[in-house]
Amino acid sequence: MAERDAETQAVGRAPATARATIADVARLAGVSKGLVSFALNDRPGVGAETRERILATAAELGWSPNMRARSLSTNRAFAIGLVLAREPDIVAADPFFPTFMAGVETELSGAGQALVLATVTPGRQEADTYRSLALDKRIDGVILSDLRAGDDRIALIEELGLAAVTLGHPDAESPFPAVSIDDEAGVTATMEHLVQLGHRSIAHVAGPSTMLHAARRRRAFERSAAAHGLAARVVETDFSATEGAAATRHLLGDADGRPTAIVYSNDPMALAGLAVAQRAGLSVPRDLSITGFDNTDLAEHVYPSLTSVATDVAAWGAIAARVLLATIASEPVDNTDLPAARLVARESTSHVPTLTPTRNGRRARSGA
Amino acid sequence: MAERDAETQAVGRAPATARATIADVARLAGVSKGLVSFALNDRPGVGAETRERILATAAELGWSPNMRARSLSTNRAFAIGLVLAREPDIVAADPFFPTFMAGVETELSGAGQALVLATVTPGRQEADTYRSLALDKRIDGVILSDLRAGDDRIALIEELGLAAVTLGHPDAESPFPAVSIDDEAGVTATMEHLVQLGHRSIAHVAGPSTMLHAARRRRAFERSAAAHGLAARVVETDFSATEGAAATRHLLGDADGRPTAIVYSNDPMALAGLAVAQRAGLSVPRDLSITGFDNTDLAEHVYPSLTSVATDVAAWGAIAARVLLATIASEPVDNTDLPAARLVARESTSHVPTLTPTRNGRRARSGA
DNA sequence: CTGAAAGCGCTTACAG
DNA sequence: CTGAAAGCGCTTACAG
Repeated sequence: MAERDAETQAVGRAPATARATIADVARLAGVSKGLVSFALNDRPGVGAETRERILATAAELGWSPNMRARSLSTNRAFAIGLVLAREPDIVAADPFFPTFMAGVETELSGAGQALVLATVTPGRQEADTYRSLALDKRIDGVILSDLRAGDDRIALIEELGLAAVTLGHPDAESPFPAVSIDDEAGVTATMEHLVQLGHRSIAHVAGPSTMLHAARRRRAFERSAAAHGLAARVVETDFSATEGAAATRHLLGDADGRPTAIVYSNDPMALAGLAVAQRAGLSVPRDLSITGFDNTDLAEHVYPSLTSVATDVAAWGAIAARVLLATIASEPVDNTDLPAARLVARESTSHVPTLTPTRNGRRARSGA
Repeated sequence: MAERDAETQAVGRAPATARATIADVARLAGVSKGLVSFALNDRPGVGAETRERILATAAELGWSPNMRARSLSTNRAFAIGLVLAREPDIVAADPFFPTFMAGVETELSGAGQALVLATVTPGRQEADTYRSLALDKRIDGVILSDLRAGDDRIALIEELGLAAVTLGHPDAESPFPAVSIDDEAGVTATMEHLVQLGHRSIAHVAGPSTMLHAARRRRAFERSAAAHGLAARVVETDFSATEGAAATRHLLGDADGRPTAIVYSNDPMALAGLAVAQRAGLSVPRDLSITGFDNTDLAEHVYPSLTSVATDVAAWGAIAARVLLATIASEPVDNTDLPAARLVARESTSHVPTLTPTRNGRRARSGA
C-alpha cells in the first residue's frame, strides 16, 4: 500500500469498502477539494481540461456524493415528505395513495430526491409528525393531501419554514401553490348521465364534510340536483366501506321512497353499496343505479361493473412533486389545474324503471 | 444585540428563525460543546448538576438535534427504506402495503427513525434504486418484501453494506433475519374447510411462481389436495384482478368440468373471479365456492361476502421494523415467526352441489 | 482560472 | 469529571 492510503485505512477497514470522497478525487487529480466540488457541480470557473480530468478520476474512483455531507453544508434535505393521516383501513381500501406515490416517485427519482413517508392516525399526532420531520431537517417540503376545512396545517407548515404544495385549493389564504383536479366536473357528468337515463330521485353518499374534496363533490352534487329541479338527499360518511354500506341501508329503507340512483363519493363505498342493494334483493342497475368515484381497478372487475369517475392520479402525483421541487428551488410556480375528472360509464347505471321496480320484472339492460 | 450573537447573524437572518445548536447551549450553560453532546446523549462522565443545567438550557433554547449533522458524524441515516416493485395497478389494488407501512410507522416514529419509500416498476430500475439509496447514504437498512425465487436483492443488499430484514424466508442462504407469517396454514385451513363442505374439485388461482409467497401458497394448496386425494388444478397469474378474472373464465370453461370451488391467492383476484362467475350465470356459493387471501376490508362488504385468509399485516410491519432497527443497532436478533394466518369463513363458501348445478335450482345456503 | 480555508452541527477519541 | 480539538464530506466566499 502506498503511504497516501494511510489515512483512509485508519479504521482498519479494507480499502475496497471505503467510499471515495472528493478529497480522494482531489488528491488523485492533483487539485484542491474546492475545485473538485466546482467541477462536479458544473459550476463555471473550472478550465475545460481540468474539469475533464476531475470528472474522469471521479468516475474512476466510483465517487458519488454523500448526501449527508451535502445536506449539512447546503442546508437542504433533498427529500420531500408525505404524511398520511387517515384511519388505516380507509387508507388501505383506497387505491389513491399507492398510485399517487408512484406518480410522485417518477418525478423524484430523476431529480435525485427521496420521499419520506409517515402514516399517522388523525389527531394531534399529525402535527407532531410534521413538526419533527421539519425539526429533524429530514425534508425540504411536503405535499399536503386530504385538505380539510380551515386546515391548520397550512399555518403549521408555514411556521415550520417548510415548502409545500396543496392537493386542491384550500378554503382560506394559502402561501403555497395548489395542484388541482376538477372533480366537480366528474360529479356533474355523473348527474347528467343519470338524469339523461331518466333518474329523478338521486341520493349522494358523501365523504366527511370536514374534508375539502368530499365537500366539493357534495356541493357539485347539490348544485347539479338543484339545476335539474331535484331534491338532494345526502348521507355523510367517513369514506369507509362500512359506513358506505350503512348509508345505503339507510337510503334503501327511506320512508319517502328509496332513490333510483345513488352517487357515491368513492369506489369502496359504491362497491359496499352495491352489495347491500343485492343483498336486499335489488338488481343493479335494473332497480337501482350506482356510481363511484376514482375508478378503482376493481370497478371494471365487479358484476355489474361500476360506473365511476376517473382521474389521472399518477399524473397528479408527478405534477405535485414537480411543482414542489420547483418551489423548493425558489423557481416561480403557478397553481396548476389538471384535466377534469371524467365519467366512465359501465354497467351499474341504466334507465330508471318506469314503474316501481318489481323483483321479478325483466327488462333489457340499457345504458353503457 | 450582544456581540456574542454576531456569528449566528452572519446570514442576516432574524435571530428568531435561527435554530439553536449545541454551540449555543454550550455557551449559555458555560461548558464545552463536547460536554453538551455527552449530556444530551445520556453518556456517562457528566456531573449530575452539570447535566441538569445543560438539559435545562437546551430545553429553554428549544434545541433539537440536527439529523444531518448527527448523520454525518455518526455515519448513520436514522432511516430505513422500503422499495415497492410491482406494477402500479397491482400495488394499488392490494391493501397490503398501506397497512404494512402503517405498522412500520408505529415502530419508527417512537424510535426517531424515518421511512423512505420508493416505488419502481419491476426490472433493472429496482436494483438502481437500492443502489442509489445506499450510495446516497439515505438509509441504514431495508425491508425486503415480495421475495422472489433466487432473489438477487439479497446479494445486492449485502454488497451495498445495508442491513435488512426479509418478509418470509428466502429460498437460499441469507445473512438477514426473516420475519414470517405462516400463510401455508391459511391455505391448508381453507382446503380443510372446503373438503369438509364436500368439495372434491378444487382449483387454485395462484400468483406468479417467481414470487416466493405465491409459490408457497400454491405448494400448500397442492400438498393439501394430494393429502385428500384430489387433483390439483392451478392457473398462474400476476396477482392482478384482470388475470384473476381471465383465470376464472378459463377454469369455468374447462372441458374436464368446472371446479366446484376456487381458492384464490389474493382478494382482488377472488373478487374479480366472483364477478366472472356471476356474469356467467352462476350463483356463488350455490354453484361455486370462492375464497380469497389477505382478508381485505372489502371482503366483508361484497355480496356474497368473501371467505378469506386473515393475517395481521400491521403487526407484521411493526415487528419487521423492530427487528430491522435491532439489526442496525447490532443487537442480536433471531428469525421471527408471527401467528399463523387464519381462515375467516363467510358467505362465499358452502356445501358442494350434490348434482351438477342447475341454474334454476333452489337450495338453502349452508356453511358460514 | 485556481487554492487554501472556514464552515455546516454534530460526535468522539485524546488529554488533563 | 471536564475541555479543547479533530473529524464526518461536502460547499462557498475570499484571495490570488
